[in-house]
Amino acid sequence: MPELPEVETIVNELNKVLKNRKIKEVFLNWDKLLKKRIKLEDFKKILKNKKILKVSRRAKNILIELENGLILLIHLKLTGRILYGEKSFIEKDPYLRFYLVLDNQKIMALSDLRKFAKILLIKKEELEKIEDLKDLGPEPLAKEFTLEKLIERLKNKNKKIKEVLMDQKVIAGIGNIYANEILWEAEINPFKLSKDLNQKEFENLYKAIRKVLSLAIKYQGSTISDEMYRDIYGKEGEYGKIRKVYQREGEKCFRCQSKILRKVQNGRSTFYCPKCQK
DNA sequence: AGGGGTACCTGCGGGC
DNA sequence: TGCCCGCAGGTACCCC
Repeated sequence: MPELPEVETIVNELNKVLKNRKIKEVFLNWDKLLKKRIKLEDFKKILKNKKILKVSRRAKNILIELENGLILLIHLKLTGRILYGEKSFIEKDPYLRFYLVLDNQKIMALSDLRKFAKILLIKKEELEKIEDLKDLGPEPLAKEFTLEKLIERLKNKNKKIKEVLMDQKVIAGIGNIYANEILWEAEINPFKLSKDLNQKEFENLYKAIRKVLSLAIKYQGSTISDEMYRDIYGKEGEYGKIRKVYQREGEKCFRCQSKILRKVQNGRSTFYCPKCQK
């Protein structure tokens, strides 16, 4: 479901409400959520009475840091949602899979229609060593992520640029919506090989990555249909309303009025303007 | 090593 | 109405 801007929004909101709260109770009704081989009873026992220190993000992963050097990692995959609020309200969610009862009686829950989401309990010191995080590329909004770093990572890739943008090992956090939006913004054809981009295109791509992702965070993510992303209070993201290509097949390009096309690429829908993304 | 296909799940909307 | 198909924000794992 969520890409970098959606996870960032969730993490910002969680930080305001979870910091310094204590976990009083744990509920889990979908065994496969827990990826690591840990007994459910042990998992619950470990979390109980632990204080939450802070919440952060790495790529599309939510990292909930607890006392005693523990981190609860949550990946929402396609349809995962984090909810926060009154138990009586949250219990009505038909896709509730996991929740924490906090010491203010509020609930932080994971709802997930398609059951792809996963939860991992790890030690802080092994954070950068675990499979899920060790191969991730740089954060595209970090200060250290310069144009030169982008070029360095893309100039030798003999793969189509859209696939490269979505590869978490190359750059972390970009998924199908924002890969499409970024390439429209940069006026680059999604099927062009990464290594064939010229200097000007790399510059445009770099600017587009920064612009699209930070604007999407400002608009608190994208909600395009009912099943899609919500923030922890159930509110929709506004970026979907100002998106340029994603799921706009057959509609007019906002730059040149040509019809937006859709093609399947790597099993995913690619939307682009055939005229200004040559 | 890296690419392609498929698996993991559920629900919705369109075509017949 | 009802069934079958394609499609959905993501990743992991298999095979070659």
